[in-house]
Amino acid sequence: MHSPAEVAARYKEQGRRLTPQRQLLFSLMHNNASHPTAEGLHEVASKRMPGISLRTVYQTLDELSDMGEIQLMHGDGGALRFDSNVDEHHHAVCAETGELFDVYVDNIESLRAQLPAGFEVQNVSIVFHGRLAKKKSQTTTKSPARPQTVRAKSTKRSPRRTSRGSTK
Amino acid sequence: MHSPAEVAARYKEQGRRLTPQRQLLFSLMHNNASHPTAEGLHEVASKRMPGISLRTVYQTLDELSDMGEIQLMHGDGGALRFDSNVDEHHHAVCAETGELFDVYVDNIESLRAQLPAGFEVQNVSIVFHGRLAKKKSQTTTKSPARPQTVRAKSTKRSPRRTSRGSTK
DNA sequence: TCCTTATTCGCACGACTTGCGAATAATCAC
DNA sequence: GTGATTATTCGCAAGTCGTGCGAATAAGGA
Ligand SMILES: [Mn+2]
Ligand SMILES: [Mn+2]
Ligand SMILES: [Zn+2]
Ligand SMILES: [Zn+2]
Repeated sequence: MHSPAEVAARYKEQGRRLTPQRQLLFSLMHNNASHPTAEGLHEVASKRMPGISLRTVYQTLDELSDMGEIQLMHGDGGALRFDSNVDEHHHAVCAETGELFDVYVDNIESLRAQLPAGFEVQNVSIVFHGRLAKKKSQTTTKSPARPQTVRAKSTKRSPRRTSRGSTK
Repeated sequence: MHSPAEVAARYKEQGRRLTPQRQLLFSLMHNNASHPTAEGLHEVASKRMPGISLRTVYQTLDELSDMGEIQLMHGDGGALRFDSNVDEHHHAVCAETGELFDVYVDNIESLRAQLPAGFEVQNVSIVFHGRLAKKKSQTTTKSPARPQTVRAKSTKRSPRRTSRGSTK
């Protein structure tokens, strides 16, 4: 999303009022890569502004979403998550922590998919499920991302068995 | 999922009892490509067995999931959906109807993704969002799927504006 | 400062799912 | 077939997450 100042400007342009609650939320969401839930954001906001209501957090996030400043993410069935990154990107989910990371994929068009006849694709969302290996804490250099080709560890699914026997 | 008879056999092997409710649900889920919700399945089941409870539908679907006979799908934030297809596959969602279609992708490994450093991918899920164009109803030939390369119509997102002006 | 009305925020409610336990019924031993 | 055992069903309560509602409050302009 845009900077708090820019978002504030857009708010004014639209006749919306600049409240302390909104300004706080603008700053908390700006450059926020944690994909927070409403409750999570509310907790953080409450430290700086005790008394701010969860309802207001929901409302402001909805406004930002309507304005295209943030994106909504449904996901694992848990709480809705808010994404301050509105660029075209995808996600990696750590199965252990539930953390979400942004992932950029540049060759989605190359996917060979057997789509239903007559289906017109508008956009594609990809989620990489996996684990973030424990850092060997060698070079403290924050190496956020690294280009690589996907290689699933094992496509092993649920514990199915080969039903053999009295199947008539 | 396996055939009702096979699932029934697996149930017995595990000391579970074969009730009419379960048997009905086995048959309703077998080869069911509609990715139904619990409520949807309950409605259908209620026609053949008036009185069957929604609670039992949830319970049985959970059992089938635990046994690896079906898969759970979270998704758009609405109700949980149950997938009788446990093969490795992906989905296409019609934005108009919400219908879900199975999609097979054979070259996921070719994706070039900038994953977080140290992230080990276990599996990837892809969702194609779009619309199912109205059939010209020419050949009634049910042509379920057709291989093709993905080509998004337009990556246009939310209605953002170029914040120009009083940005300090 | 005063007025207008957008905003905040608590509460109720809705959608979806799960916990709980009494009543019921499937399965087995005899 | 009869009876005992206990897994299962099912209604209801409760939990989670998000939204509708409206009175009290406060932003922003006159
Ligand atoms: Mn909205
Ligand atoms: Mn389960
Ligand atoms: Zn993101
Ligand atoms: Zn499917």
